[in-house]
Amino acid sequence: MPEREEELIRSRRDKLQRIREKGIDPYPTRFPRTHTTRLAAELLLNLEASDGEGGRTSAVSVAGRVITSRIMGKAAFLDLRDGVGKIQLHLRRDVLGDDYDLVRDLDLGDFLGVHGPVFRTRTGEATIEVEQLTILSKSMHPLPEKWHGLRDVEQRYRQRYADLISNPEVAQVFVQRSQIINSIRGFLNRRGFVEVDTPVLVPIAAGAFAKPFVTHHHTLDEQLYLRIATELYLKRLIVGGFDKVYELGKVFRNEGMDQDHNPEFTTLESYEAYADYNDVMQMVEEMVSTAALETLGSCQVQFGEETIDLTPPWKRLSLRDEILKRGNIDIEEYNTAASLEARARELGLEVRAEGSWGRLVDKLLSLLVEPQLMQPTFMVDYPDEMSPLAKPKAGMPGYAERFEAYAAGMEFANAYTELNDPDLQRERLLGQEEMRRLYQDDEVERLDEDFLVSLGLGMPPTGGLGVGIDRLVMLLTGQTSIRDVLLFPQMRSLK
RNA sequence: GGCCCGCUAGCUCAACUGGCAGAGCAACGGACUCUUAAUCCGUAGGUUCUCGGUUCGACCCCGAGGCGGGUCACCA
Repeated sequence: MPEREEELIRSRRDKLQRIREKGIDPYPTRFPRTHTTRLAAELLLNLEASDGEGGRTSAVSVAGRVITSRIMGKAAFLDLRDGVGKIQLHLRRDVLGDDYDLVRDLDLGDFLGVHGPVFRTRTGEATIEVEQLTILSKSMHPLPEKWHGLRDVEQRYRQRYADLISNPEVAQVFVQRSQIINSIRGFLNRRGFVEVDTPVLVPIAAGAFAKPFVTHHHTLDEQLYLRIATELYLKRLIVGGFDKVYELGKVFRNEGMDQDHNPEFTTLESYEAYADYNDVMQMVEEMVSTAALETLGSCQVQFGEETIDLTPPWKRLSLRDEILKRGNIDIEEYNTAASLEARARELGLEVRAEGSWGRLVDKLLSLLVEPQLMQPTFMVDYPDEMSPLAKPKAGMPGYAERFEAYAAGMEFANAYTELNDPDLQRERLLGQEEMRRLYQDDEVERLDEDFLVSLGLGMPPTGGLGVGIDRLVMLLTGQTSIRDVLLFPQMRSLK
């Protein structure tokens, strides 16, 4: 540690020592609060409403962290912050007597419990006249600076606790995140969905195209993976007789990181028996607009320059039409990997040479269409080659009953009518295995034999949904980076 | 992974063309009983991300590396 920082800490240690020498425990076990900072200020407002200005409330007990101090000899003003707000403290020698000496052993960052009446200062600020002062926790490390706060992006992510202390508005996003998730739970629960937990440690990482994290169980001496999706377990539950299930939880994908990818992220997956993807579409627009209304009070959300209107119904666009319209490529005309790739290159698009046709279509979608989709939009009817778990669309050979939801140029949901024909499902998954061999693509769907066994018992027609919760939170809170909706985004370890 | 940008005191930031590394806040000592970016006087504090090079002299130029951000690639 640099010498200078040691000095700052030494000064705090000296104070700690002095406090202990006075027989005071700088880390006591509890402090009974009667009021939060906010309630204490409201108490004064209520008093003033009934008795007029200039009064003092009965004594309150409030606790929090000292965030600023203005010491003037025999009196001092401190600002105390708790989880809901802050309130000013007034400390006077003629009120506190010798206890006032403690002021010189206080630092910014310490936790205090105070007891005393609330009054209003000449400048109009609700203030506690401290009659009793209790140190609740001594802070040993200096806080970031009070005007600018902690700005360094790296340190804000690595030391989120310091970020939250220094930039209290950051907490607001995470409060909203909690409210959004609560709203979604409430929405699904009201509709009769049952929330379940399925394994995170799995013998086969299936249900999505992604590289898994690999781990090992010692007692079983087996290689296990962290799940990349919850899909196949939830469908097993539909087979088992649950009509409506959902899971909110973390999944893990061993891939790149950027503004909208973190290696671990939260998904919602839901499955509803006897529903199809049209029903799911309706549910998604209702669920998302309800979450916006319940947490923001409006279906209009600000995202950068754009105002995004989440009021249903959302636009529905066909994947083939959009790629044709925006990219001048008809995926039906170029129906092989080679011809599609040639066509894309002809139009000056950078596409990977060794991709399957389905992967190329996906590439074109994210290149040509996705960035344009600011307003909430359902992209419908995906080629079944890129949707091995989805049911073929009736009357539209080669296509699956699948949609993805987009907004703010970002995909945030994916859904389909689930494939429940066990023979066709096996065929599809074998096709994926073939694809893996052909393209050395280790991100294709894996064959989960037990899942096929469950389908063999019979699965009702089912509408399934996956939502990227972090991206949905980004959308609703106007954050452009996933790191700003994750309290502890993944960071490289410091050596 | 490619390219661009950043990394200087605990925090926020300066430092000319390569010429003594500075300020504010925080800290420390002192004054101060209605301040709120409190004020006033004084003090201390640096591995300029790391390593190497060029140079009389490097925060600055060159090379390698680290971490972060952006972008492209990758990626449901």
